[in-house]
Amino acid sequence: MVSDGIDRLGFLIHDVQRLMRKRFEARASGLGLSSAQWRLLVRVAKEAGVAQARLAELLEIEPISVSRLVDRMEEGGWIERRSDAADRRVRMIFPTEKANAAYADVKSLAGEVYEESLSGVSPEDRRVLIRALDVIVQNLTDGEASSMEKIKSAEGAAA
Amino acid sequence: MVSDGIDRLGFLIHDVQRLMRKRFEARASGLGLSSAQWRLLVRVAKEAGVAQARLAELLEIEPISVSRLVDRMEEGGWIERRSDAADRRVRMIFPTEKANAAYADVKSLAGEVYEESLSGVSPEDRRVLIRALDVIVQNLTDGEASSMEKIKSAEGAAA
DNA sequence: TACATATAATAAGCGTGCTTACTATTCAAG
DNA sequence: CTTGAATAGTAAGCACGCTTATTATATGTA
Repeated sequence: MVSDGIDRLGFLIHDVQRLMRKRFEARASGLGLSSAQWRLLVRVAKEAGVAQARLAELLEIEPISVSRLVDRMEEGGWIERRSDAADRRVRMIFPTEKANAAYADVKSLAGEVYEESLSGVSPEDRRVLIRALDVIVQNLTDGEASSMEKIKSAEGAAA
Repeated sequence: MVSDGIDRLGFLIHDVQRLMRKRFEARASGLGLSSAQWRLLVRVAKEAGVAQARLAELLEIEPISVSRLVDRMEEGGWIERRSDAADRRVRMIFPTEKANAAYADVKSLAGEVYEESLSGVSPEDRRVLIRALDVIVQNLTDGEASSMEKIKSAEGAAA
């Protein structure tokens, strides 16, 4: 119970997240896309015209975080804000041609990073890993997030 | 190969890290310790008088990040900077009494968060999870970090 | 119609990471 | 000893998350 490593779980997850983000951004630096921007772009590519509030739900971050992320991505020429004639509060987000062109490249790049990360991990262990991470997300989402209409995070997160 | 979930690895790790950090900080908010501060405190508690540069190595973050983290923790009364008579460039970091008093509490609190996270994950799967995460850290550390004198991240990271 | 409430987006300001550039100090040659 | 490289720490400024508060617009109800 002492040396099972569970007491390192937080440190491990933290390290893995940081290292994967760094490696992704090192690879994608030529494109000028950060990993946060890439996450957002995945959603926008699948659902052009989505409102910022909906993006915040999908990405499970706060609307204000979306707002500033979208600011920078608009500056970078990745996405475009358009007003919604039906609801003038809403800003609809569209990918630019530049974004559509980069999409496939960055997707395969992400795949490369995942493969490098998992080098030496058996297919069985990979399945266990993914399943365990899914369970953790479930455990930490239910009962703290307070919103019952929780987005199924597994839904369309492929990338 | 398409539905094994590997293509969600980055999103999953990112979500798990964010959710665990949020839950930890919700629990520890009464103490005024963030998760980054807690990570640093663990090291300082085990190695009182450690230099900031060494902390940066141990935490695998940049010295400037340590500098500002230590600024805030000194303000919060968690740690104390003292000059090293032998090398006047060095600032030695010591935990305060307040930090030592809080240590056990926060440690058990972290354990609670880990247990909540892993609810429903079998002991075998937990072992696989930890092992897989260790392998990923290894894979992403070697060959990109460029520094050969890499700190064994498993060494004393217990918490 | 008019008022109260809810929702979409943003502003301000903070924490934690980064890169780049700087000062102070130490150490290794010469 | 002096010079030059390396090391410890920090400053400035950016990205991306947050909380709290504000503005504009929709919507529900008296």
